[in-house]
Amino acid sequence: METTARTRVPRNTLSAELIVASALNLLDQVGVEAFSLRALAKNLGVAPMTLYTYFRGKDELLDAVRDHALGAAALTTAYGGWQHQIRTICRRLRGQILEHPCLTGLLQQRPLAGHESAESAESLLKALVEGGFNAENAARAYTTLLGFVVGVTTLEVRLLEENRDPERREKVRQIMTGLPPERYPTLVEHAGALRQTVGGDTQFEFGLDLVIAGMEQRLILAG
Amino acid sequence: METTARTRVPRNTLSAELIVASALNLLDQVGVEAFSLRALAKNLGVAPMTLYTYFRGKDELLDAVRDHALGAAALTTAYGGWQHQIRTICRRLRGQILEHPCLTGLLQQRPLAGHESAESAESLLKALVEGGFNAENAARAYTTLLGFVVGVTTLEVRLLEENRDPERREKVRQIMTGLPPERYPTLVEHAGALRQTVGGDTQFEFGLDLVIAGMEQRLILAG
DNA sequence: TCGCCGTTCCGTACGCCGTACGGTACAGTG
DNA sequence: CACTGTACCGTACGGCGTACGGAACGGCGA
Repeated sequence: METTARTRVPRNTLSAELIVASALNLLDQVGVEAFSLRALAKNLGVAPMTLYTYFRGKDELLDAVRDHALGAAALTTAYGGWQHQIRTICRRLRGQILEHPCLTGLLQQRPLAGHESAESAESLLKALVEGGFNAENAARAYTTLLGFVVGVTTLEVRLLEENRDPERREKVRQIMTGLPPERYPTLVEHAGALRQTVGGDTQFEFGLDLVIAGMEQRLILAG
Repeated sequence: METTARTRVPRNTLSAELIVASALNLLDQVGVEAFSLRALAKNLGVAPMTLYTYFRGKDELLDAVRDHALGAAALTTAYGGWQHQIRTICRRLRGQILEHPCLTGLLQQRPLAGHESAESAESLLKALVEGGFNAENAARAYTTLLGFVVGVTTLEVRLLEENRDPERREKVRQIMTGLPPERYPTLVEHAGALRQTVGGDTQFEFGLDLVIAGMEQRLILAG
């Protein structure tokens, strides 16, 4: 991994898939911000410009990584009532983001658009339509679900990162304890609960329950 | 704006507030990715290194911008029942993100932590506690709301950007029309509805209704 | 076997970036 | 008028994405 490639690398030891997989690894380790083609090339034991044989540039590579990382989220089909199907798909989506934290950054700048994400979208929409939503409301519910899952899971990932880094953790603690209680009484009182509850399966399921319960009620009121 | 500062700028024409305001402008125009201290300095008619008199570095400046942009979201207090208060606060938060699209990127890497965001957090938590949620559930509901608002509004901002850029717009259209209908029947059928409904007040209110309805039911079942 | 060619790999270079370091010039104080 | 602290900045370093042209290699027809 560290022996700088002094000699020319043999042909066809590389492939787009291999590059994408290695990029995903690096992205998860260092984050989207610090990721660079040069570092990726070094990891692969290859000159930076070689990557351009397989991708038009950094953007195209990142798109490919996003699709690749998201692809595994849509492996199996969901069964049961529409509520259960939705739960399953959303859980898988969250699981994939947690497994590949760089997805938070990738999805933020490049929302789902490739074939890989189509699988999840299809399943979600299908469950909603089968559940009884008309076209417009199914689309709106889909967007709501997607925004919720990505938004909440992003918060979760950030919190995990914070807790890993003692310095950043201390900084947040100082901000929290430095808040004037007379100005933010509720926030100060619940600061502990906030830090403890954010993240984790329970938090996610709580939100998912809320959204799905709201959907059920909406279905009763008007398809 | 374009005359390169050949002469030394007079003293004290600069201030942290002025820098932050100008940075927010530039960030909204070019996006978090393309933003650079050098470009900001040029806009201000100042040498790049001068910015370091007011901020320790780029990160600290971005934090300040995030707090500044978020600050205006918490100007007035919310009235009415807890549902109405929550609606008001979430709408203001979304409005602020729409007004300053760079917030999507800033919030993604630097979740709310400063005094400015404390105002919103305090109001939201207060409404939830007054509504009857216990400490744990109030915290969970707060995280759900925050994730939902940021997540959905981020999708909205991305769609607006896409629609502004004809090239990117065409690319998305091609992907959508290129999807095999036999594999993604529901998605293909509802593609139009998806593109039309994402974004806009109606979409946001739809999701907000869902979440709040879910909260009301949750309150009935167990505080 | 040899020569050719398309593909894959890469060395170099350019113009950006953030910022460490040290210097310069000015406001305010004595 | 000298002194000092601070606001401003010139220079430079290492790293980035990538345009461009060239080198090396596998495979194929002769």
